[in-house]
Amino acid sequence: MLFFAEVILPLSLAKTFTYSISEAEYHYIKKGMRVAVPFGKSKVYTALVVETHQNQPTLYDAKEIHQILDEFPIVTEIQIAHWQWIASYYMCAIGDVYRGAMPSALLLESETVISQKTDVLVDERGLSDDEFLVYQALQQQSSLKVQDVILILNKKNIFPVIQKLIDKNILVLQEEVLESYKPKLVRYIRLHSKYESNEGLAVLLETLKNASKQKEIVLRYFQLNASSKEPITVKKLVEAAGSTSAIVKALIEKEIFEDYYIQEDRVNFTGNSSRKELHLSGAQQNAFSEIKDSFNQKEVCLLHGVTSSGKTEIYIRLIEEHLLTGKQVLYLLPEIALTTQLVGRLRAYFGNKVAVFHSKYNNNERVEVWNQVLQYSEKAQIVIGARSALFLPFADLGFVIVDEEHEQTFKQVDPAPRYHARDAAVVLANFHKAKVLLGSATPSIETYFNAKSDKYGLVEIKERFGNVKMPNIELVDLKDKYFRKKMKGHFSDVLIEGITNAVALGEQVILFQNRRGYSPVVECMTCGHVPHCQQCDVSLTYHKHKNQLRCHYCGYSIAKPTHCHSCSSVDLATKGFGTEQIQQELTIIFPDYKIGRMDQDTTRGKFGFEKIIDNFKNKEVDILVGTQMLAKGLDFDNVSLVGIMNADNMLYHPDFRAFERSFQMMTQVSGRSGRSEKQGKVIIQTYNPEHNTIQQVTNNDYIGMYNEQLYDRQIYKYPPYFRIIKITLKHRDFDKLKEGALWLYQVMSQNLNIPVLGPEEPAINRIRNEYIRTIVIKIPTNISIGSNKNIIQKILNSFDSVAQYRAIKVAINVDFY
DNA sequence: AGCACGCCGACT
DNA sequence: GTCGGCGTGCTC
Repeated sequence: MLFFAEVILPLSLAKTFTYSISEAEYHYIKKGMRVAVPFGKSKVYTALVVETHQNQPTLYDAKEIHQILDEFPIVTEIQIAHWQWIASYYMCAIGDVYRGAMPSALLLESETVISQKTDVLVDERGLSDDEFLVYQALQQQSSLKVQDVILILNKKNIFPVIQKLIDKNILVLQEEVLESYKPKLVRYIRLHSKYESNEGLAVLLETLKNASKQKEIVLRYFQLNASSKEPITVKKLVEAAGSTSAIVKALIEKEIFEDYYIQEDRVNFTGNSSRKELHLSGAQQNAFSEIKDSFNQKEVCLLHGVTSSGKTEIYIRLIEEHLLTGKQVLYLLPEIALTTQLVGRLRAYFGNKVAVFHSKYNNNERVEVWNQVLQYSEKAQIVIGARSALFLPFADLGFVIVDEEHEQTFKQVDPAPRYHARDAAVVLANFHKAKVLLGSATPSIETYFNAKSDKYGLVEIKERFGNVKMPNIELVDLKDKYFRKKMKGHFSDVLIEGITNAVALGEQVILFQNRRGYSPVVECMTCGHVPHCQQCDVSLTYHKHKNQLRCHYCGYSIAKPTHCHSCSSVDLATKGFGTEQIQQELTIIFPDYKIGRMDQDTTRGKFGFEKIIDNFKNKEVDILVGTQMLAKGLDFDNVSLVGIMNADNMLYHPDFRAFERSFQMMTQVSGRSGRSEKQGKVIIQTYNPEHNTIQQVTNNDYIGMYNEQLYDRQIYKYPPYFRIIKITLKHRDFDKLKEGALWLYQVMSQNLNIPVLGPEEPAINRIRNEYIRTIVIKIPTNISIGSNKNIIQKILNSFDSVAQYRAIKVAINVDFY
């Protein structure tokens, strides 16, 4: 009898692969366990078993698995089903989903290690230059990795050299798989068992009468032991006795103490949950019961509450109720940066039941959360995380919250799987028969449409918490202000007056400019030349602080030129403006106040974001200038004025969501203003004060925005009436790409009975030396998406079998945002 | 994604 | 003539 396992490999391959296993292994292996398998010539990968069976493959000999890595499944059957849904819906390989979903510490692959053969006499004269270099390097260090050899020889193809050295009997190759998850072990100390009796202490003190330091530490140990029943760590004992670990070591050698290790969770919260009673306002209480009613009929409910309506308190109450059922709760947030604030608030209520999972966590921490969720541990009953938390092995999920549901960061763009965490969460919840709450002050058009068409429940809160009024929004017409010379730099007289009044009262100000850097471009005033990136089709952005020009697409940077590279003129000017320039202008207009800046450049590093937020909260900064990062659900209670420097550059993005996004962003930023009793103020500077979207923001007219956009979406064939699939093609050869894109477009439009657009050259048509073309397919929501995707997939397969096009890279983005 | 095989241009 | 470049195909 022969036995086989179907496995998924963590590679961009759509198929599963079949490996042979023994009968004993067949009875041991379960779906969701990992196995190490050889794949290709020499590599070993961590594969995931999705099936065991006895159907021998006819076309090839199945290889044997290397070893079984788990004692029990670490991936649940629901997860596998959910991943398969993601692969099929988002048109990517199941291997992509597997690789993206697992913490990398659980997905080890082998690495080729090169070392010298022992006991072999080497004739150095018989070696070529390259061979000698490798040989010499091995005299310094015992082993080399492939990457090391590439660096040593400074060339790509090193295998011939290595092969020759192997033939000359000098080298050996090994494939090493390193266990990368290391449990954190803490060293504890206890009295050796022979002193445990009552006479023990006396005997002990007698032995140590001439060793005062040692005696001191032993006495301290007894003290600690008496005062608390907890085990004593070596660290704690040394600190308490003011001693050193050398003395502890001496006592261990004398067999007076013995040490032992306990595995400890890295992710540990120590602190008390205050469990203070939560008092919901009338509006909150109503929303709370409406949501519960809605869950009786529908699986998904949208909570549409204006900014600072107190949605978080409602979430907390709902979580509280769901915890009583013993099920797990998943709380998805758009941005890691927001977790710190929220985790603090939730831990105040739920203490150690809150676990956090996001990409800034290191590998070991992620594995620990994974295991806690898998084992249904109390410590991970509530999981807060960014979109990847969706892939955790929930044993029994009862409730999912997607906060700031409209945020586009929920959609992963690159690499595959290009999934939308909100939509994938709804599907996941469905597998678990769990309820989903989507929350936002500015819901996405799609979600609101689903709510209005009765697919989702809809609960609204129209007033802010604690009767705070909605901010008063004032529009400033920039055209008029420039004409009347009422501008100082990028600041209108109205905005300067507003800031002056606010800071004079000790209140804080937020200024929003959706562009980082100092000013976007440096332009030659003589010939009009603008420096461009060498690898991408974009002009370079000027960053004054570092005095350099930088490409925001590939990171390429050069020092700021002193003269034009085209005509050598020294007359260079900067055009447009960014956060850095706003900050600088402010320091001149308001020299007596502290000005901070928050954008991608200032929030680097693990706690960069938190530092800026804390500084602002502690009122060490009076005026904070920032990009859209500011729009993301942060609570400040002393901000009385929000200024939007220029509303227009958001409005005119060539994108069907430009108006929706502008509305969301401006409404969200405005929402930061006025949190306590005083009504907040918002000043929006724009060239188009009469623009519909700007008017809708000013009047807080979400419904008006929704109806207008919905109308446009229907006419121009966009979501929620059509699903958009964007295909991106990339290649270094412009003509080859152009030809391939046209071929693909023609075959698509001939075989699909739905709108196919393109092939379009995007506004930025070259990134990192690759040219880009896009094709957009629109599938009406009322016809089958599955059959169309099948046809698309078939066309892509035939594209791949045309030799001259195969080298063109193809990326498919379903529900592209 | 690797990694080997095979075909073609730049050197000894 | 050979070395080393990259395009092509396959991996259970």
